Amino acid sequence: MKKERYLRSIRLLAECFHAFQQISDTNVRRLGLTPPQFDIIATLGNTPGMSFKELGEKTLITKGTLTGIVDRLEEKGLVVRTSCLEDRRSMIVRLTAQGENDFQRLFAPHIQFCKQAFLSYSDNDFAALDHELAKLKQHLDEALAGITPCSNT
Amino acid sequence: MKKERYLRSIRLLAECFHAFQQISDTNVRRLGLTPPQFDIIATLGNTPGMSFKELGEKTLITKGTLTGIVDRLEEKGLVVRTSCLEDRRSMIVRLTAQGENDFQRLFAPHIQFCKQAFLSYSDNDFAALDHELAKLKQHLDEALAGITPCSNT
DNA sequence: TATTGTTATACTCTATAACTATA
DNA sequence: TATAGTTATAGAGTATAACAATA
Repeated sequence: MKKERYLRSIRLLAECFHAFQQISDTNVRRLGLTPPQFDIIATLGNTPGMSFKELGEKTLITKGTLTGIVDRLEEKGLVVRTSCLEDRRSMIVRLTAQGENDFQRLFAPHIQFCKQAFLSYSDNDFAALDHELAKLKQHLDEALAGITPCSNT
Repeated sequence: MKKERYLRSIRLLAECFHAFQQISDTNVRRLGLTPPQFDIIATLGNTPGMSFKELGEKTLITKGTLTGIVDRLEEKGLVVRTSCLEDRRSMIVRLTAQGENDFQRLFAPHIQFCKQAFLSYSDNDFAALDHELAKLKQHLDEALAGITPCSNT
């Protein structure tokens, strides 16, 4: 099998992401959450809340699974369900005050870690990194759109 | 809370990785494997095999969990356990012929997807992307080394 | 005594599909 | 009829800790 040029780029990308995830998961567990639970907390952070449907689309968690995860977060007092007035089939999930608090506490170690990693980055370094990542993301989204009709049923 | 410059870079990185993972997981399920199972297959691919210890370190899966995952892959006929002659506490895991075959088949859709995304990339584009990612990875690894002593107990 | 891998337990996530209530 | 979310079920991953065999 021929070595394609882009495989190296993908490996690098995966390795970078891995480093962040390692830090994240460690701190998430330390606060008594599972990674999927934190995924929900992080998605709801700094928002007024959103429906199960929207939450499922953003996190790529299917609705049946989502019910269970939100149940556990509600038991912990981190989120609340509210009925949606416009469409009474729909439920709005949002962070409680304690949920907002944990959200901030969980991000702090991340931010600390990132700060260390980026200490020597100049404005130009950031611009160069973001430029390449944004370009990659655009091409990936285009390729994805051509492949997956993407449902959440 | 002040918006730190690097948070935008991290978000971009996560979004790019997400796109790859989405494709990966879809194809992995299609072949009847779970993502952790594929993680093992991918790690063993193109190697002569390795011990549980090494496999656990590379995939970040703890040893108790690893036993179960390897059990299921062995039932499917994709990997085999072999005793290690040098250290009889140790077990070597390696892909069977069928495992190698599935490994290749699973990477094919990935490669196809990536090829689409990178169609318009020139040699210079690749060089620029790799340069930024490699630099990021180096800084991340340094930051990680200063934080986690990193055990797999 | 330390290390490698297995076993045991309890809980969470996951896919899938049937179900209720709205629209 | 379609959609939003829940419930039910069976399987898989996970952390954790105790254990056996070997070093």
